[in-house]
Amino acid sequence: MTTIRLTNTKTRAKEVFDPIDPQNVRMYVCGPTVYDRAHLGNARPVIVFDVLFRLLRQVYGADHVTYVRNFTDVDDKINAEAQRRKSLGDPRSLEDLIRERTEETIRWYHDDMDALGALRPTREPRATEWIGAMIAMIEDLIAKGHAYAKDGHVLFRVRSYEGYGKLSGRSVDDMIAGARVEVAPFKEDPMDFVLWKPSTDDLPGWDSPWGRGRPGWHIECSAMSHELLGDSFDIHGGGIDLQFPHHENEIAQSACAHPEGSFARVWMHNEMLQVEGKKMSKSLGNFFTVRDLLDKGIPGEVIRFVFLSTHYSKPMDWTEEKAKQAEATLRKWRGLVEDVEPATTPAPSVLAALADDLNTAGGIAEMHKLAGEGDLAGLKASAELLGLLTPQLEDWAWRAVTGRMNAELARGYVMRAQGHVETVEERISTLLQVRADARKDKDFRKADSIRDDLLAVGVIVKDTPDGATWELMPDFDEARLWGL
RNA sequence: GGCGGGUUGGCGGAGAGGUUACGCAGCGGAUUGCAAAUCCGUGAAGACCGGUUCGAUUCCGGUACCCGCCUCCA
Repeated sequence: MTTIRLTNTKTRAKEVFDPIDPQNVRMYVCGPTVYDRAHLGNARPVIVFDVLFRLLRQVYGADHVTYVRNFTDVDDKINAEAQRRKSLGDPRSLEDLIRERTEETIRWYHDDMDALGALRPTREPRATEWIGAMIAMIEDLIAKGHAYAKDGHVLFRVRSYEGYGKLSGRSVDDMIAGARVEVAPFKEDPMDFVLWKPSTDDLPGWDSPWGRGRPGWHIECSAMSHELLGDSFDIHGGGIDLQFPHHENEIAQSACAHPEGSFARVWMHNEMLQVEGKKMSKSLGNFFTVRDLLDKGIPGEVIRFVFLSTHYSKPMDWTEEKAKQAEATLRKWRGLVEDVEPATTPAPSVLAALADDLNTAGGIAEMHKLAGEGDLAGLKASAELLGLLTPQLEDWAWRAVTGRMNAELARGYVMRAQGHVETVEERISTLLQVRADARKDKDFRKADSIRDDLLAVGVIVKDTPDGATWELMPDFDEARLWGL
């Protein structure tokens, strides 16, 4: 069996991955807060852990991996958006508006991540479906002396957990010295964080032993991971920005509530995304969503390829140039493996790269070698392990790969003009026949002019010993083709 | 202030204490009416200063610069 090595943030070392139960390898990844479209940075953990999910399925079997990724649908920003709509005169109840907002956002999220070729996780729990589990966990923490209720709030007693700060390498005293912690009258200690907070009448809330309120963010993940994966599971993933405080707090809650378990054994964090060398932020004006890129015509597979070109543990810069290069490579590969039956297993070199702490960039390099060696079956099977060259993502390729494939798809494009029906394929063939005749007569000016005209509408013509072939470019303009 | 990441050839980007990364671009050649594509070949690196070593881009220490987290912005 392939040996997987993963860098464990908890130990800051690359370790051999040894699952608790190879029949059921369990992974939890922090999912999105569903208040708006996912921005490009949100896509990084999705893609990184999708590759890990695929790798684990490859090694342990598709039915032996459980991947849980939550939706945080209790959040002030969601409430704010719903209240905004309410204030604009929407007659529906706040609860309805909130539900509409989260449903809509989850739909968007699925659409966008599907477009990036990410597999759906095994389970996608929503925080609002597990409020009971959260309340039970909070009660348990209070009973064990790790939490206390005060003025409708429940706080976690950070000083009661000696391991606090271990994951992120911080000491509680240093953090206090940093003086960025919120001091509130209901806190015993400034470091204590909220497990439950009261809701006012104009906010969503659930009845609890501490009054009507809502859970804190951190308890959501602790409760849902415990319900779905148990006291101990294998991998917990997320962005490095979540390491503190979110993951630190999760560990504190789970370790104190379930001391008999080990919670997550391996912690993995992906580094951040940057745009042209800067953090993506609304204030810098370089903020954009996955959907923005897709709408610009950048295929999801291209975005995915760019992400996989950089190791997950390093900051990744999104640039237009990278997208261009990725698209060229994918177009070439898609042309190569068209009609090729994938090998039954990925190439050992690619599998080895991924098994070595998810070295996706190394895997891509190995795939270039496979392409160079002509091992197309191996290339296709290996690409699928990375979620590339899959049928799910081929929608953009119809106008990008070989002329032959384009031709098949172009048959679907029919034009009615002057009382007859003509397809794109027929139209181009007609023009190329005229050009072929011109070349035969050595009228190269005319031949080149036809080629230039076709190029101008997005059709690339290539001469081969067997005659001319053509392919459609992404900027193919059907309407203008009929004008030629 | 505390914690963490980065710095590799023109660009992107990996691994390995000593042996070609890889891709794109470039250059030379084959092919072509010309292109495109393809094929063959090829130059080019390791921020800076020390240390360990027979030998370091790879290990250790320091410096500089860039970036992020510490603010429920992944």
